[in-house]
Amino acid sequence: MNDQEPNVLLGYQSQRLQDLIEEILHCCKERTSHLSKKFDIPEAELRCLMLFGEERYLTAKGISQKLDVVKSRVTKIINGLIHKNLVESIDDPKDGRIKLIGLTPQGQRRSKEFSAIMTDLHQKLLLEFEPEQRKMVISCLEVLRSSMEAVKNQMVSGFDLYRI
Amino acid sequence: MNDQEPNVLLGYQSQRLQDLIEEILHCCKERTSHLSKKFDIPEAELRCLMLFGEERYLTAKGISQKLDVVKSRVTKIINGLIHKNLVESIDDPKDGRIKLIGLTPQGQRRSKEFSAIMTDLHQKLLLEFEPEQRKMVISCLEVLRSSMEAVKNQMVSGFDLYRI
DNA sequence: TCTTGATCGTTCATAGTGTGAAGTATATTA
DNA sequence: TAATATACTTCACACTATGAACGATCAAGA
Repeated sequence: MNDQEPNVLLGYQSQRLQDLIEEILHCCKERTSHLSKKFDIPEAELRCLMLFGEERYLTAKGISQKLDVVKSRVTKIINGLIHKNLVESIDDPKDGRIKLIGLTPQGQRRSKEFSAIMTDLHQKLLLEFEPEQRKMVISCLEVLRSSMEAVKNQMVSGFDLYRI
Repeated sequence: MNDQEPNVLLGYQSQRLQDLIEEILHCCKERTSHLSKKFDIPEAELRCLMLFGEERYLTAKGISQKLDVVKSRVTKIINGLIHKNLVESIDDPKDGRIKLIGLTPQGQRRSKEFSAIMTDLHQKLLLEFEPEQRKMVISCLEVLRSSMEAVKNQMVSGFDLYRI
């Protein structure tokens, strides 16, 4: 009895968790595509624009790693941004292979606008909670993220059990 | 003083929240593409396969709403699944316009396999927490989701403030 | 019955995301 | 100097997604 009950609960909870994650994912996706349309910039280019925090220049390779896409994809993204006059590419004076990608003044403006909106959005999100709750939500997400990492590693190593 | 301090905290917390959500998003994306590769089925088709819970048949329109994509997209997804012999389409006997999409035996097997993996994955995720924590995480996500909804509605109505 | 309009699904053009192989140009090093 | 490694580009391909135009079918009303 004390053996059956927890399993039922666990099953129920995991289903609930799955649904919740899916809903949150969907909400984030909507938000991203909404902003992309408002800004009239493709999502990937917007994401790229956000990488220049205080950095003066980034390289294609660095962008590729930060965005977690292959280099050829970065070429396309950068070309799009250059075309929109949001970034410019100059040759590295020390190494002819490397191109340094930097924000144009216009790009900096865009980038700041966008990050202001994102910050505002997440502040609004926090304000939906009581002040005491906020810390808890964040630490919850922190644990959730670590757990996801952990489970991912479990999966990647032991996934072959599920291979058909 | 008592006016400055909370704002700093809020700013810090909202940045943390933003980063966490991004990381979680990225983790979920990886998980999805990982499973799609393992199953050798495109993500959209996998998502579609999962819609048949206990339902015998779905219509293209219904799938379109559940997946939140336009109808023409559904046509493509269904064609892919038919090609893989995972679903089949029959004419509605009462209404010649409607096509009923149902899982083939193979499709049912695939669907069950996949949902078993998903359930298992989320159970593993829960097991990373202490039993007392689990309830809390879920209720946290519940509130987060509602808050996201709420903020989304705020944004959609008042977003023009940010228009350039 | 015959239009009119609505609904359902399809086709096609277009855009965006992303990969991977092959290639060019430039370092680095043996 | 020749082999190798690195940085980026080009190109072909596959997947995701939208929206307009279209044909077929249904549901009413004149």
